[in-house]
Amino acid sequence: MAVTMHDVAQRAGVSIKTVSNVVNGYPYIRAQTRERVEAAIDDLGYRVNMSARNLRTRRTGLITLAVPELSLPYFAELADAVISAADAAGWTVLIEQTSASRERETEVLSGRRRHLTDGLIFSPLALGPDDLGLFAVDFPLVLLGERVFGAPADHVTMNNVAAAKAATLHLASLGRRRIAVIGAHEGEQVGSAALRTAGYREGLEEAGLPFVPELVGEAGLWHRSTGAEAMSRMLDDGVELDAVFALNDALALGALHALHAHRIDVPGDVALIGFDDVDDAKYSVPALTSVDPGRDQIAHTAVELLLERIGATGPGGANGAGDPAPFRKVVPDSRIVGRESTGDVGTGEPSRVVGTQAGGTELVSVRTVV
Amino acid sequence: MAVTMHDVAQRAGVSIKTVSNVVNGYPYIRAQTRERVEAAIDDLGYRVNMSARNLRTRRTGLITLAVPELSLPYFAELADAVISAADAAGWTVLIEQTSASRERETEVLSGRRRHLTDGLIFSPLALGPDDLGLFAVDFPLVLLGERVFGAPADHVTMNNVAAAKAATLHLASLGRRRIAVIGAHEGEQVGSAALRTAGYREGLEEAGLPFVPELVGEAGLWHRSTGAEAMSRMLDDGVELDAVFALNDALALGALHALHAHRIDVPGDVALIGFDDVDDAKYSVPALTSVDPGRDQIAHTAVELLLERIGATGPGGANGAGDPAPFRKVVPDSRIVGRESTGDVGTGEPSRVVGTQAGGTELVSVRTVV
DNA sequence: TTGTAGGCGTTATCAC
DNA sequence: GTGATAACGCCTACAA
Repeated sequence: MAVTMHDVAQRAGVSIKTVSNVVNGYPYIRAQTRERVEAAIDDLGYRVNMSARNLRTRRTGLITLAVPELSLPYFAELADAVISAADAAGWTVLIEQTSASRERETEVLSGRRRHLTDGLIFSPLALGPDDLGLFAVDFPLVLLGERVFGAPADHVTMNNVAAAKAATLHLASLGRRRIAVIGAHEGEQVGSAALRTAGYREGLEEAGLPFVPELVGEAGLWHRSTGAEAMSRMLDDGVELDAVFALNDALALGALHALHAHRIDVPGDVALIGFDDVDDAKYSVPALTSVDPGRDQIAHTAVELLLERIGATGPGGANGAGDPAPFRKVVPDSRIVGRESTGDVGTGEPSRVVGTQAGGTELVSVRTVV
Repeated sequence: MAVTMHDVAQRAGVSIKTVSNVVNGYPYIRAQTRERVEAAIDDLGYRVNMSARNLRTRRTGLITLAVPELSLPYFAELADAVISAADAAGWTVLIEQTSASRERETEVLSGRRRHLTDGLIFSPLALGPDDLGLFAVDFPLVLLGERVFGAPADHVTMNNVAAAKAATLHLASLGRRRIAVIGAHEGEQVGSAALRTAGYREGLEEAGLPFVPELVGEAGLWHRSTGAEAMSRMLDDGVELDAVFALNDALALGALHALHAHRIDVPGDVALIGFDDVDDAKYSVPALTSVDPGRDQIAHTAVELLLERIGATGPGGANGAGDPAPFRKVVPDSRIVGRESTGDVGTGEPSRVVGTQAGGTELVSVRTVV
């Protein structure tokens, strides 16, 4: 049925190996031969059979990205970025949704599909520090997020503490003294909420501001609605504040809504900053200042590390049987994207990026490789 | 290196074929034999080599879903649903992002990756009615969306006109007489905007309401910000209205924002309904009533049709060389999900579904198969 | 119920 | 530079 190399070889009057050479860009081929082969390929509409190639090369050219859910904007945008980065390197991404369930997250590491691809980029949400053993796998693995540290795998994470601190200092640098935080998880030690809250406290301290418990708004789920509720609660309680740091953008957008409902001007009366820099942040009114945790760089770095582990220059590349490199931990640059909600720009479009050396904000902009 | 069937066979003291039979669930195997084989599989940690199986069976067990961008919530949620539906049938999905560019959309139909999977679910946004020829491909293809009709492929679309009409009638059934529409594209003949606007006009007519040009708000891009702008414009112009039908949820959420800014109570003064029923609709304040175009069913049906075309009961299933079935067009049920923005529920959570026979709303709830 | 032979389409190894 | 030939690991006959 399908056209094979054999057919092409016959048509071009060469051997099958020559066709293979042409297809794979082997350089030492007479130009004339190549042309003939290429003509035959076009005529016959030949396409390499990936299954056969994969069987032979022991490589699929696919990598897996496992995330909780694509319905969550952060992960959808992360997936977008990972796919694009992989694409640029000639690789294809297969997405696995775990629903943040232990069972499915475990399955990702060992299940049926595991063997469909050459490596895994994994953002766990159910598995935690107690499951370190599960991550000791015998295939290329790059971990994402802040649930698990110290696993025997490469890890790309974000500098939650430093970035949160910078966000807080950014608000302080605008002259704000009563900076609320929304989305805290009281008593929690692990995960984004704990880390970002810690950064908030560090920021206060460095700015010489006191930590005020009533300025801390709890919100279990980080949704718009919970953000709005936490904000409303605080306002209804008569808490005085002139700035809000929301631990993610959904919370921030919800808080923005509540502020409006209370007739509070943003950024005039209250400055607002979020975290994640999701697409929506650009489109709110006023546009939302946010911390870009380096999503694109995270995606890019994760793909890069994984492909390095896979040891290939391309999907068909040779497996360099080199030394097993030590596991690396990479923390991409974060930056504050200044928009209207902190008065950083006058227009409706994002523009000024408050980065490492940007005026008024001292943002730790690390790229740590351990 | 890797464990093969051969190793397992040897260990279990059976032939390779027996191992194959066990692995593939062939029923006629002595229980004892099966146990021995299974034990050997566990001991050795054997996993089928997909590449080899694929080569042999001429099937990959993968399907492609091509969408413009995962960053767009509607497509992220669609992808979520498609992955889940395929997963339930034992298939795996590979996502391709086209950025809505002609080049990439064309490539999806014929490019390098085409041969990585057994079939394609494709939601084009750049290719249009003029490109019908491109869709005449020789592999299983299911089209999504409303850009292309009449292509030689199965097609799952939504009943834009009927659903938009139902949305309009829903507002009318609440006693609203001045129903605005937001997101119109003046002069456009193809695509969602045109179809939904047509449904709006049909709804008005059926409700005995006049079509009033000043109640039509244009919005090129369907974003929150453009929705807010269109709404504000209308309000600032002093247009009187008591209901708004936004052509998608982003527009609706933007409009909601503008209504709030103008101190207009929703749903008290103005009732609001969106389209798409994205996740965010649940979390706005007030929660947004929306038209669920049957996203889950679209995903489900698309997968179903595609697998049918592929002619398989499972990823390894046999290819029924039956008659080439005629191309089908399926229009899943749409339904209105009533929430607070139309006063349909009292709580913060979505609950009542105004469907086919629900009181007050006559919603065409077709499942057309052509 | 289980075993044997052969080939799926490709790439790698070697001659030529 | 190019051409035979042997794997890669599995599944489909068919045979026993």
